[in-house]
Amino acid sequence: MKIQEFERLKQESAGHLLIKAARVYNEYAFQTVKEKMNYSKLRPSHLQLFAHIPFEGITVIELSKKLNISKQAVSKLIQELLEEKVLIKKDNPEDARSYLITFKTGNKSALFQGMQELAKLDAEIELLLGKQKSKELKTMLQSIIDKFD
Amino acid sequence: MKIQEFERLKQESAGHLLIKAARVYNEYAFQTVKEKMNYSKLRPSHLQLFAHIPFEGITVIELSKKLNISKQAVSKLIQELLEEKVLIKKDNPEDARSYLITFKTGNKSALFQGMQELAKLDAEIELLLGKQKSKELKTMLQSIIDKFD
DNA sequence: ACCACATAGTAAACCAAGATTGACTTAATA
DNA sequence: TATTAAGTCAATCTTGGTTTACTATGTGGT
Repeated sequence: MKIQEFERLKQESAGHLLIKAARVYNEYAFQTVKEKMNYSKLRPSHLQLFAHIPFEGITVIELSKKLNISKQAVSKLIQELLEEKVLIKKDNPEDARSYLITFKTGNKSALFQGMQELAKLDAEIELLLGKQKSKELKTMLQSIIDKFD
Repeated sequence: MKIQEFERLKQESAGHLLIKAARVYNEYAFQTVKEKMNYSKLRPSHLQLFAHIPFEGITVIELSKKLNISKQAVSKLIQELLEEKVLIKKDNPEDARSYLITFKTGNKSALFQGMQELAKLDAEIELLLGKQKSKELKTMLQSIIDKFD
C-alpha cells in the first residue's frame, strides 16, 4: 500500500465517515435535547441511560447489565435524574429491595420535550436523504452493527 | 406522540442507529488496531491524532488547531507516541523552535500494520454492503456531516 | 544591531466525567 | 438460618483535557 492511499483512506473511508457523522450528529442532538429539556446539567451519560429505560420501568441492576457498567455508576446517574424529576421511582411489586425507574410522563415533562426534539432530528434526516434512502441507510447501519458487535 | 412511538423511535431511529453503529465499529477497529500495532497502551486519543498527521509532517501547534485542543494536550500525546517509536521527529527547516511530527515509515512499522488493518475493515464493509451501496452510504454520511456540523 | 514582543514547545498542577472497587444495609430465598 | 441479591456510599482510578508558568527561538521597529 502506498502513502497516498493512506491519505485518501483517512478522508474517504466508510469507517472514518461513520465515526465522524455519528460524532457530529451526537453533539448536535445532545445540545438540542439539553436545551429543550431546560436541564443545563444534563450530561451525555444521562442521555445514554434514556435509550435503555422502558416506560414500564426497569431496575438499577437490569439497567447496569444493559449498559455494561457497574450498578454503582447507574445508581448515581439515576439519583441525579430523580432529583431533577426527569425520572420517577415506582415500587417494584415483586421485590421490595429494588424499585422501578421510569420516565415522568405528561406532555410538559422535560424528557417528553427532549424526545420530541430527537424525533424532529430524525425527520430532518429523512427529509435530507429522502424516505427510501433513509430506510436504506438504517438497513446498512443495522448490518454494520450486526457485523461488528 | 404516543408512548409506543417513543419505544419504536428509540430502536429504529436513524440517529440512534448511527450512533450505535459508530460505537460498535469504533470499538472493534480500536481493538484491532491496538493488537496489530502490538501497542497495548494505545488509547483512543492517540488514534484520534493519527487521522490528522500528514506524511509530510506537522507541528504540535498545527495539530492542536486541527484537533481543537490545547497544544499542551497534543504535546503529551505526541511524546508518548515518540517514546513508543510510532511517530518520529523531523527538524523543521523553517523554524528551529518547532519540529515536524511524522509517521515512522516502512512495512514493519507499527502504524503501517495498524493502518493496513483499518483498510481491511473498510474492505469488509464494502463486501458486506456491496460496492454500490457502500458508496451510497458514504454519500449519505457526508451529507449528514454537512448538515449537523 | 538591539530590544520588545510574539510564538513553539514543555512542565506541572489541576479538573471533570465516567467509571471501578470494597464495605455496608436491607430484603429475598434455599 | 445462612447465603445471595438490590441498592447505596465513599474512596479511588483513568482518560482527556485546561491553566499557568516557564524556556528558547523568531521577528518587527527604531
